[in-house]
Amino acid sequence: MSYDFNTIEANWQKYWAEKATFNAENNREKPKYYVLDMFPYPSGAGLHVGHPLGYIASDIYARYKRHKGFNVLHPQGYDSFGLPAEQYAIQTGQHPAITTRENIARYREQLDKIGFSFDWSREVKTSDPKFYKWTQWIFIELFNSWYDKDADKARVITDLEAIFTKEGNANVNAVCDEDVEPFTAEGWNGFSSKEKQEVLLKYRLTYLAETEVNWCPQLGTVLANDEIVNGVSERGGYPVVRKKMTQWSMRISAYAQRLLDGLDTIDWPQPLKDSQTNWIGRSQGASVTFNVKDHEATIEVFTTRPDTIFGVSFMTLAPEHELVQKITTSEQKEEVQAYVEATAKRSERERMADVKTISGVFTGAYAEHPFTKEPVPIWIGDYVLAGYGTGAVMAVPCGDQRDYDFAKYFEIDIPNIFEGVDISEEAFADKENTIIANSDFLNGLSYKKATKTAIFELEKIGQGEGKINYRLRDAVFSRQRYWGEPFPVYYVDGMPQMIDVAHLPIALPEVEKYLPTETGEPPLGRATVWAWDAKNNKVVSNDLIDDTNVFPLELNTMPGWAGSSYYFNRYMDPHNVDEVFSKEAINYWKEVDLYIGGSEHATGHLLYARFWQKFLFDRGVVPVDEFAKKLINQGMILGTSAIVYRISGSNTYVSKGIKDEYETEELRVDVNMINASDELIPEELMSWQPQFKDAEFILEDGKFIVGREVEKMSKRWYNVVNPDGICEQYGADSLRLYEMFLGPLEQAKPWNTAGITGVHSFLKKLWKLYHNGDVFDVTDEAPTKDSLKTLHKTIKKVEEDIENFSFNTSVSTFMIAVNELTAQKCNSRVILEPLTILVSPYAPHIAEELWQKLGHSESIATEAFPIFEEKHLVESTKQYPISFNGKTRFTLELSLDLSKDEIEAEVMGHEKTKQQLDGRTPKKVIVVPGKIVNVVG
RNA sequence: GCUGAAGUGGUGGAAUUGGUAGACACGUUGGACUUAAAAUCCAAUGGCCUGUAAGGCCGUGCGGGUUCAAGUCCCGCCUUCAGUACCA
Repeated sequence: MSYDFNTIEANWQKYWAEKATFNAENNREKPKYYVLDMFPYPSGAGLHVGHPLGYIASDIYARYKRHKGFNVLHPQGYDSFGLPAEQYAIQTGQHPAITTRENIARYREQLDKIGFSFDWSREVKTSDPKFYKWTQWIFIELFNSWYDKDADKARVITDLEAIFTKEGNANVNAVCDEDVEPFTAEGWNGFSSKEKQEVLLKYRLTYLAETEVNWCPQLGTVLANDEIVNGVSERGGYPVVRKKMTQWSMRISAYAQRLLDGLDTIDWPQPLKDSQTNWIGRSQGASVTFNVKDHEATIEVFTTRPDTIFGVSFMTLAPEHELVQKITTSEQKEEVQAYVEATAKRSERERMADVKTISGVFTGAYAEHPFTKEPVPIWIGDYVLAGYGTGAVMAVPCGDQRDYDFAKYFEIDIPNIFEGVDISEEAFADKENTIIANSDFLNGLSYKKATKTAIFELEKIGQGEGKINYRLRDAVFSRQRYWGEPFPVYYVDGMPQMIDVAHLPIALPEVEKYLPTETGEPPLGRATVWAWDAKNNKVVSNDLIDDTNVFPLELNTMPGWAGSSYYFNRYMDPHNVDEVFSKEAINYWKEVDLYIGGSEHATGHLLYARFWQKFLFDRGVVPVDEFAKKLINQGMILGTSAIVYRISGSNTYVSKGIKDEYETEELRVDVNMINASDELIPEELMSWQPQFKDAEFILEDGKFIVGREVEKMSKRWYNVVNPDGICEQYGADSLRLYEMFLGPLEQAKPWNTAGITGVHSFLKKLWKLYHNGDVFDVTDEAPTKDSLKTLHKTIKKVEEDIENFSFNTSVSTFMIAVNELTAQKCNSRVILEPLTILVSPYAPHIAEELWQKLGHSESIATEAFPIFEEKHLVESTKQYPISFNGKTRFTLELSLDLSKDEIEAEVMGHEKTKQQLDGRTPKKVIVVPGKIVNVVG
């Protein structure tokens, strides 16, 4: 019987499932290790070969860690709320739950075929009410919390109420809305219940706020920035307007600094850390308050250069700034109005596109310089963004290129406040070489000293203070969608009320259509049974709303990132109905040790998850404040599209090598028809699609060759390759090895099915090594020295490679080992058993089969082996210093435990060494296993 | 513009982190076995020079430098990809 991978793989997959081989226990005997993949969104298209890449890598590591003696948690689940299922529902009327269930079944089937060691007993689905009960619970916890800046952590809201009752809010140092008014204890106690709720809402970690959104009236929905193209919706091309809506927001800004600091404590890729750092966007400087002349108003600005305060010659407000209408003089009214309207019409994308055009309008109003008391003209300009800082800047044209350009364009003064610097052509922005001049008390100071002094003086006159500004904004948490977690919220007199945990989950109601309502409410506005009976604590028909016992429920749903922000913790105790997870479970597993997933989640999921983890940590729910110790971003697998060349205006196709003799156009064809030498059999193409039925072909050397192009794997380019097909044809072990063999895990790399024959024949050779014809053939004889050398070389390299996540090179190492052992005709058990263990994380099915044939009754998959623990057979590698010619030395690194004499004999017996040493007195000879590298001397 | 990563044969990619560049695999060429194909096995395969071999020269994006020794380190460029963008 030759290597029958189909039967072997089916058998072992069945065995693993039946014996629940990979179910993790909360076992305290062994050290724990938690390996996690980013769970997939189950899309209708199923998996292509790019998807399992990270799962294969994490699976190899998980299996390796089991061999190392760890108790491994390696779960999988589904991020099953999301837009595609909802869109499909809108088109077909099919309930998203049905679509989702079907897609999950298909995903599971595909995943099972690859032989992952997932603990499926812990599967979670974010769209499962048993799961989202806890998403709702965390939302409530956030609602019931505020951020105490003094303690630098989140605290329960009842603490805050207690403080208010006792002393008002004068001493409260909290992260909150800008517009909280000061009040005393008497004031607080005098507030009505509703007034109290309104105040508290400004402090809660999740709060309701008016937020500007992109509203598309025709589609009746809110669009994300990237769903808008040229000011109209991407889908349908309808106009989009900025609209204020009341939405739930998450006060992630409270955690900006801790999210930044935490990055130093985790082993994540530098590029990913950098993009989170940029996203949080910390900048240090000062806020400065300018009084507006002739108005009871002030303009607050943020600047990173308070040292340049005497260089201010104008101010610029964002066109959306709230003061614009108030301070504009009547002469300028018309022009300002026109500019504001023009800006409002332009999409953000448009504004970004032409950053070079300078535009702006003078408001006619003046501010007063805090020190010189000189008038400073106030302009508006769209280079100032409403969403960053305060939406206003103090313009220092001599020190900032944008201010400089603006001033030049509108012929505003450009006072020079730098010593010995020419600013006739451009601004001078070099902080390091700055010496301030023409600046009163700042004259002669460097950037650092001037900054300090300026802040000190500003604080003295009460018109500014040192400040750290973050780009990170609070995250909008409401979506006008159906297929998401419902909020556990109902409204009494317009104020949000949380439903008690005991009555969760609040399940999604049924609706007859998944579109927004005609009046612009979210799809849940169509539900007829969607009101909260606060007396009997249950969801009841809307008809019963009486505003004394029965109230309307929230109509928005949560965004996609809600469920994915804590799911990794839920795996630790997924079936718990009383708690999100038990203390025992969370204290045992603590955090993810290795997390593998795509880098596209850098500023989304991975930031929000860190935020929630820190919040849960503050509230004592989890024991650590970073959820993933180590993270690896796997690179994307790209498709290699196949291109045929059609002679223009005909149905004749010409082979690639001779296409330049004709006028041709390119067509992409199914990549699965192409063989390893880029050859296409014309008959296959003719039967592929009707348009090729009568095609004619011009061949070169009797072959039809296609062009290749590397691009994203997509149905559109006919370059999608399915893992199931590969598993059937070559086996899951071949697929696993090949995905790893393609290249470094972190790198993007093209898929080309043709190359899989290399790893496939490795597996066949491995099989043959243990078999003589159909007979299993392994001896108990002692192995030769060469075979031992091969083994130890392999052990060393493979272990190093796994620890470094260089899975690609270890596959090569296996191939070399098998080739060498085959050449040595080695079928000694002493070598083959450890080799099987080494291979098993990569190709688990064949390893299990061989392990069983070697006479072991237990599965190889969960056993710990000392070869991964220590080099117990022979000390595998060692550096040996050798004296030579009395005084010179060289080091030798060999894979065998040789004596000094043996090494010298080996080295001196080496032809090449002899040659290299001939007639020379070497200082050093560098030798690595089996070969001489270099001689110096 | 800024930040980050990377440029090595026909292709994917190795290189013990300063030590024989091109491991391993694909592809290609030749051979063995076959009536034939598939499968399998063997050999060759960076470029150039020499009829062959022996041998030599050139070779890791480009130009310099450090070193006995540079794909690897330093300086200056070029190119590609990814993220981000009027961030005050």
